Parts: sequence; structure tokens; C-alpha cells
Amino acid sequence: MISQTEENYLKVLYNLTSLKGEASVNDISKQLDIKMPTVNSMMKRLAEKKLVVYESYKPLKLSVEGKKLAALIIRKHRLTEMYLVEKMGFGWENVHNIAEQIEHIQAPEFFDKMDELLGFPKVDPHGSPIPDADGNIASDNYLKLSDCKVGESVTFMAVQPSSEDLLKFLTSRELSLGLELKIKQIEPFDGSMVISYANKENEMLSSKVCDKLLVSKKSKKK
Amino acid sequence: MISQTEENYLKVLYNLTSLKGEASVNDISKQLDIKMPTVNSMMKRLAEKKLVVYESYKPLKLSVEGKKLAALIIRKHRLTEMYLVEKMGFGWENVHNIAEQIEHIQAPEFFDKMDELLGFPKVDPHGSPIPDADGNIASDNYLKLSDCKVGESVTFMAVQPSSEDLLKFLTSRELSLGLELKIKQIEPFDGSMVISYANKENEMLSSKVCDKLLVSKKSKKK
DNA sequence: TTATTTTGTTAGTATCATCTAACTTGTTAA
DNA sequence: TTAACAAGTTAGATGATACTAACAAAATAA
Ligand SMILES: [Mn+2]
Ligand SMILES: [Mn+2]
Ligand SMILES: [Mn+2]
Ligand SMILES: [Mn+2]
Repeated sequence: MISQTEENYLKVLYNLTSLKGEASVNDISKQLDIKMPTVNSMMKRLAEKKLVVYESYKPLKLSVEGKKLAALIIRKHRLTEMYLVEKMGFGWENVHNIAEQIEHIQAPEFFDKMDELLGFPKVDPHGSPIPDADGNIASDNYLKLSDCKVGESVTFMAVQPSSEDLLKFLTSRELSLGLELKIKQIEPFDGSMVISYANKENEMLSSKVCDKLLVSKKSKKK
Repeated sequence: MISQTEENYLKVLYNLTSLKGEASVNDISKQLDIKMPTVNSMMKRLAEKKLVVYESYKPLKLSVEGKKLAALIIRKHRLTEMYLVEKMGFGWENVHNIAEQIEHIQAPEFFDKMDELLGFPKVDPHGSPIPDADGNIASDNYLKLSDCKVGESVTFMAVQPSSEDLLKFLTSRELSLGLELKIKQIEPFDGSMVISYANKENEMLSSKVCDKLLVSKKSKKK
């Protein structure tokens, strides 16, 4: 059996390693706001359970089994977020904290039902892919809006990472997933961008924001 | 702060005391399948927190505050059960275990939303009343079907206590809440009853079943 | 390359939630 | 009314999950 606490460690490790393939004790410590010695002993415990690859002073990795387990927790998290938004009417900025708790519910039929009622969605409300029931996750090949050039026209696909404040900001600008963004101008000094979309003309977005908006160039194959 | 574990103790104590007003360490121990010394020290801890009235060798009671807290957990449990049945399509025999977990979610807006989507229901899928947001619970004045007499016609209002097996059995007999039950015959030997309802004529129910079906005599005021 | 800082580890402590063993108190049946 | 049994309590142990203090290793800066 795996505890709620252990599940949270696995999930954080999954997210941290999804970038570089490995993570440090320090990274996890900061992410979870838990002191390093606690993280250290938890990593040893998860290594005992064959979920984490631990060697003294070396970066941490998830085992194959650990990766699958983490993906299944993330599946529950993202299905929940989608359900809260689509079926219960929550805003995309208000679902993360609830999902953070519900992801630990042990009742496969509950999440299967959500999945079914949602029509087996592929992404969550922030554009992140939902792992399938085997823990496989589709890799998007989106790029950051901030890496695009003037004149380009792209589709807004995901927010990552998506903090509550950022999501609120995007809502206030009526910036929602799926919109066509036209890049009008890029300020060389601070990297802020002027874009047009929907019925908005020449909206200014800071580079801090543009860094977190993921877009696709060619209209996404359906 | 109150832990999930503590919440489960409070809830059990609430349910046990709703009958006689007090409960024993032994009762709780059996109900939760946790040894008496563990229950004993938990009761002392909850007494520290002013949620339980504890005196050595005396029966246990909830404090006013404890009673309210317990009622609010039960509110979350029953709203969840109702939501699962009404909005997600679960059968009434499959919702208790999920609700047992979801009742511990700390997110008032989540349960408020359920309440709203359900149209502020007064009872759960098994006919038990849902406490209001202040922890007040309406008292039904139902009687057991087994206490009724031949010839009477009553309305099926609740199942209590409602085990999965019993609920499955009732489903198999198409016995659902709100039905008019006509008592045709009572077997003096074992107390089993012959009743008619809906399109069923002279169905036989054991006294074990009849003991757990709550009914109202006069058609319930709407 | 040495000194400093950051990161990781070990050791020891604390709290929560559980247990078993042993003892005490209360209840019930001879 | 006492002897037996049931219920309640105390004491002590354990595993999970956190912490701080102190030390060791690795990375970085001087
Ligand atoms: Mn999230
Ligand atoms: Mn979580
Ligand atoms: Mn229930
Ligand atoms: Mn529970």
C-alpha cells in the first residue's frame, strides 16, 4: 500500500523529472516545503518499495513502476480538474486545490465514471495531457509563445506552469485555450509581446506571461 | 486542525450516540475495528480538543462543538452520496465507500456546488436526512416497517442501516424509496411480512429486512 | 587550488495513530 | 455476595512523517 504522503512525493518527482529526467533532494524539498532530511528518508523508503532509484549523493529518478504510479495519480488529478470545470462549472483557476485532494481517492470506478461522462478527454482544463489508464502520457510538441517570432500566427494550447494568479489574469484578458494568437510586435528590451486574438487587438503580454503560454504552429491535427 | 482519522471517530460517535445519547469505548472499537486502548487515547485527545466529553469509566458523549463538526462531516458524506447517484449514475449500493473518502475533502465550495447542482436535497439516496450548513439535522419520525400491522398502507422512506447487501437485495426486488407498501400478511412465527407495491403482488420480506426499512404512515407532506 | 557555499546525509527527537500485555473497575451470574 | 467475565485503562512498543543540529560531500568562487 502507498500512502497519500508518498503519492504526493511521487507526483512531485514525476513533474520535476519530466524536464531533465532527474531531480534533487533539494528540488523536492522546495517544491513540497518539507525539509531535506525528511525528503531524504522518504526517498530511501520509496527506494525500498522499488518506486525510486536512490544512490547517495546522486540525482533521483523514478523507477519504471514509480513512473507509472505517478502517472496514474496525475491521471486522477487531471480528470478531476476536467470534471470540475466541465461538469460542475468551476473556473479553471479554482480546480487545482480540490484535485490535489481528490487525486488520492481510492476508487477506480469513480474516475472511470468521470472519464466516461467527460467523453474520454485527452487534456485537462489547462491543456496538460491526461495519462491513459495504463499510465502512458501523450507528449505534446508545443513551444512557448515567448519563443515565437513577429508575424507568426499560433494556436494557444496550454498554460504551464499554471498558477492561480496567472489563470485569473488570462481569464481577465479573455485568453482561453484554442484561440488563434497573432504576434504583432515583440519589445526587444523586456521581451513583452503585443498580440491579437478573438476580438482583442494589440494586447500587451509580459515575457513572464508569454513564457508560460504553450502554443502550436500548424493547426493541430484532430 | 482535525485529521481524517479524528473525523472518522467523531462521525462514528455521532451515529452511535444518535440513538441513546451516549456510547462506549467498546462500541466505537467494534464499529471502527480498532482496539480499545487506541480508542481510549483518541477519546482523551478529542476531549483535549473539546470535541468529546470524557470521564474515566463513564459513557462517552460529543460536546456541542463536536456534534456540530460531526454533522458537517455527515453533511459532506450524504451530499456526496446524493451527487454520485443523481449526477454520476451510480447505484445506491455503490456510493458509501466513495463518500467515506470524499467526506474528508477540505473544500467547502466543492460541497456547496454539489448542493446547488442537486437543488439542495433534504435526504441522501438511502433516505437519511442531510444536515444543513450549520450542522442542524431534521429529525424524521419514521417507523420500522416491522412495527406496522396487517392492512396498513405506508410509504417507504429510508433504509437504516443500509448495508451494500441489503441495498442490492432491495434493488433486485425493485423496492425503491417513495413506494407505497401495502402490508398483506405477517407471519407470527418469524415476523416475515407479505407486502404489495408497484406492480409486485405479495412479495415476502424477512423480518431482518423489515427491521431496516423505515416508513411513514400518512402521506408525507411535500 | 584552496576556501566558501550549497547540497546531502546521519543522528536524535517529536507527534500521531496504531498495537499487545497487564492491570483496574464495573457488571453479571452462581 | 462473592466469583467470573466484560469493559476500561495504563504502560510500553512500533511505524509513519515530520523536525533540528551536526557533519560530510560536492559544487562554486576566490
Ligand atoms: Mn492541477
Ligand atoms: Mn495531492
Ligand atoms: Mn453512507
Ligand atoms: Mn471517512
